[in-house]
Amino acid sequence: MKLGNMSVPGDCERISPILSRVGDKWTVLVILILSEEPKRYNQIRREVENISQRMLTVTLRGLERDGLVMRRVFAEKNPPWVEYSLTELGHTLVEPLLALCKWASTNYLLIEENARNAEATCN
Amino acid sequence: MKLGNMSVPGDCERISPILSRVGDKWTVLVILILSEEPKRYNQIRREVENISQRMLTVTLRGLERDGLVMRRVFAEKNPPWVEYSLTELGHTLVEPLLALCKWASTNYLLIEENARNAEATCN
DNA sequence: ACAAGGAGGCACATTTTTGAAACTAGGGAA
DNA sequence: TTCCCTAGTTTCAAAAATGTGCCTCCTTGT
Repeated sequence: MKLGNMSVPGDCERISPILSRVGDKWTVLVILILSEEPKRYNQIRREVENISQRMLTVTLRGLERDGLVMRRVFAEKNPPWVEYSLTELGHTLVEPLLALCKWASTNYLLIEENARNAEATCN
Repeated sequence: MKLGNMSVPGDCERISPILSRVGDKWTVLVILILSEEPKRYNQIRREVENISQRMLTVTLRGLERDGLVMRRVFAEKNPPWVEYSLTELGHTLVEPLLALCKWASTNYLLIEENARNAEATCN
């Protein structure tokens, strides 16, 4: 099977784990929030409501590990703080992610309605 | 916070669950495979290598529930079969998904390398 | 008679993800 | 002195996702 210049399976077997990584519950939100400007730990935490410290840390570590996010410690400041920002690679991901967000934003009402109707039809 | 004409959190709190739905291990693959043309159950199963019957069924039911995929039974045929196809809504998702796939396809080598280097630096 | 293909269903087990709560450690303020 | 802020870590528990194996039902082919 071919999609554009990709084949499924083949390329998509490698792509799939990356999409899972990127498409998890928090990663997208963190990337989009960092797409504006560098931010500090607790600042991100406040903007991504309901994220636990643990999940924020895990998410950021994963993004750092993959080279999508940079972590910088300002030890000389007072209080010393940590700043997270997108790398160049991270920035290239923003556009396709925004496209998906826009789709979701446009269609979530429709999807919720479809799901409700499907429930109702189940009897 | 604002991104284009969206706000985070706010819109993105609704968007997040949708991205999670779409971003699971199999959904993207199934959607892309159906983006070409309608296909039958076992046909999809062969193209998405390693998917279990159970997960294919679960994935398809979820997509059907959300109105992204249509299920049609051809009972009069011999053997009777079931055909799955993207709905109109489903088709609108293909473009943003392909954009993401393209990004992943372009960058997965870099990401894997970053991850390996991060491992190595951990000592 | 028996296998094979088509389209699943069901129950259970395992794996992965996520959450909640407590704890650390250093400095500043009341 | 005790509380708060910074930025986390650690442990345990709960929930969700995924896989495995076995069963069904129908029909056609050998």
